Amino acid sequence: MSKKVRVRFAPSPTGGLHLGGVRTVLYNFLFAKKYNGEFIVRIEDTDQSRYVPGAEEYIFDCLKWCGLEPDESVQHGGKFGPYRQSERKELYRQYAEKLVESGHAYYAFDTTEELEKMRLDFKTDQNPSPQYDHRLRMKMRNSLTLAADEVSKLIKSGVGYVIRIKIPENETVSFSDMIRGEVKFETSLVDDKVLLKADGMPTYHLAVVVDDYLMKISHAFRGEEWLPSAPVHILLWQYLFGLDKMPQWAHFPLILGPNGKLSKRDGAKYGFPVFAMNWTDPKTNELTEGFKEKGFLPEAFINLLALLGWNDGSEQEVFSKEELIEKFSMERVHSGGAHFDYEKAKWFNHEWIKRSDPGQLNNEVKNILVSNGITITNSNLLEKIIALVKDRCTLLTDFVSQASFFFETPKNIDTASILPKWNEQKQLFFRELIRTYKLTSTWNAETIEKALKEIAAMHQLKPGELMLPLRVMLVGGKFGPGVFEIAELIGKDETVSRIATTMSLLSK
RNA sequence: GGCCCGUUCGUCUAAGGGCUAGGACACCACCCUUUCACGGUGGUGAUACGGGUUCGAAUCCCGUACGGGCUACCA
Repeated sequence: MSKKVRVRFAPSPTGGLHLGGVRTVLYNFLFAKKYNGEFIVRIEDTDQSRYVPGAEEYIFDCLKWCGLEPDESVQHGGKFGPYRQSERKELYRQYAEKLVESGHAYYAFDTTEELEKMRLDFKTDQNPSPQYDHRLRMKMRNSLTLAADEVSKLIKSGVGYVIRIKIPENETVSFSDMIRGEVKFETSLVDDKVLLKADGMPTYHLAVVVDDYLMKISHAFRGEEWLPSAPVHILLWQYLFGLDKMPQWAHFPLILGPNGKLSKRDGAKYGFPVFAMNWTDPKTNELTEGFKEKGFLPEAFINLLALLGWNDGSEQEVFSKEELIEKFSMERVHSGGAHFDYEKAKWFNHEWIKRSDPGQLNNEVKNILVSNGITITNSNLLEKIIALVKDRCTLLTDFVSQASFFFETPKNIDTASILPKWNEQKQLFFRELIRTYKLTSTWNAETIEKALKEIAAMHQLKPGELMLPLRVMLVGGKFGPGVFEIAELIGKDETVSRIATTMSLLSK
């Protein structure tokens, strides 16, 4: 790398941060870190009418949770600020005017109605959506068709106008995409995109080029949906700063839902999250679920996202962030879109929970249990419980069902699964078990098991017949880790009390 | 309609001209398990289609089909 690697992510604060967005951040981040470069986040709040309060903060919260903190941003500072587009407004105008002066852009005065009329008038079966391009620009009201004095009069009068790029005819522009290789476009087929809007704000096309230049971006990665506007950006680079200054580009494939493009609605429809964290749209009050709240570990989340469109060529699938940084390469990012599969996503999370140290999980699990109304006083005990049950938890929220019976007596006892085989003999056995347990001085899994087996033998019962009833008595149902470990952790008194409680339920 | 991108098991993918197209998720079976899981073993299952080039094609080229994106004073 000849110059320092600087990459940027440019979210628009219009709500949420979906899977594709997070993956774009992730790949940017991994690439920057791999080459000891800088990862910059600038905010695309170019359109005030679409700006959603709280969305900007939400985006940074998500980045923080994912462990993808920027080196430079509104929140983190940096030498190339401001990082919010609305605060750079005047900057863009200068460049737009410069383009007008050099003849590569022009003022356009067409109103929304006039544009609509144009699209209607020139619409044919062959051309359902006519473009404001070299074929039509001379038929519109702009500084190419109006006399110079009329143009300056119009501008002074304060009527709204935009600045459009004047796309040349019959030129071929191309660039080398790091993922796709050479991509070519015929300029005659590109329309005269608006660069500066009537409200004085830039469009993405102008802003991205100006900011990438001023912020010294060396590599620019974005979603595939931007590929068609690449020729506009190439031309802007050529006219404004020189093609040799243009960053290296890569366009990522789209993330698709079960039926085509992944949408917010898919989440509600198929029951999986599509945002990093819960997002409630303040305008509609609509909640879109997040991976965090659904019970995902951030490590698993970025792992599964990284593997959705990239792999290192080996059969390894579970990668830590550090491994991803080390092994990531843009060349190995796929060019084809990938369907998101929630089952596989859950598998990644399960792997991460299984591999995590109980101590690392402690806080997360505690928070989840507490928010489910469970009081936890002994963090040592919690850690032992986590070690015992984590293999059977796919999501962090599974700890609620897998661990709460350690802390509180089960409310519902599945007596139905004991009753069919319940009899006098077993009743006598459990009465004696209670008596024995009460007198036991050493309380651990081995002594608990030993006592049960001895009494079972005396009553001529097979231990196997007693395990299920005992399990249900202690945990409430047919699930959970080894019964004797459970008994050890909940303690002697609680074990005895739970057996007694269920006994009385059974004799009703 | 035009332009651009893409197409290997249901899904994520490996194989960059050369052994029976490999792995993972999901699914099924068996083993392990005094519950439910974990784990282990095995199984079903793919190169979109048609032409080339080549001794040899999933791989290179062309066409067709299909999918996706763009075609806004949205990003």
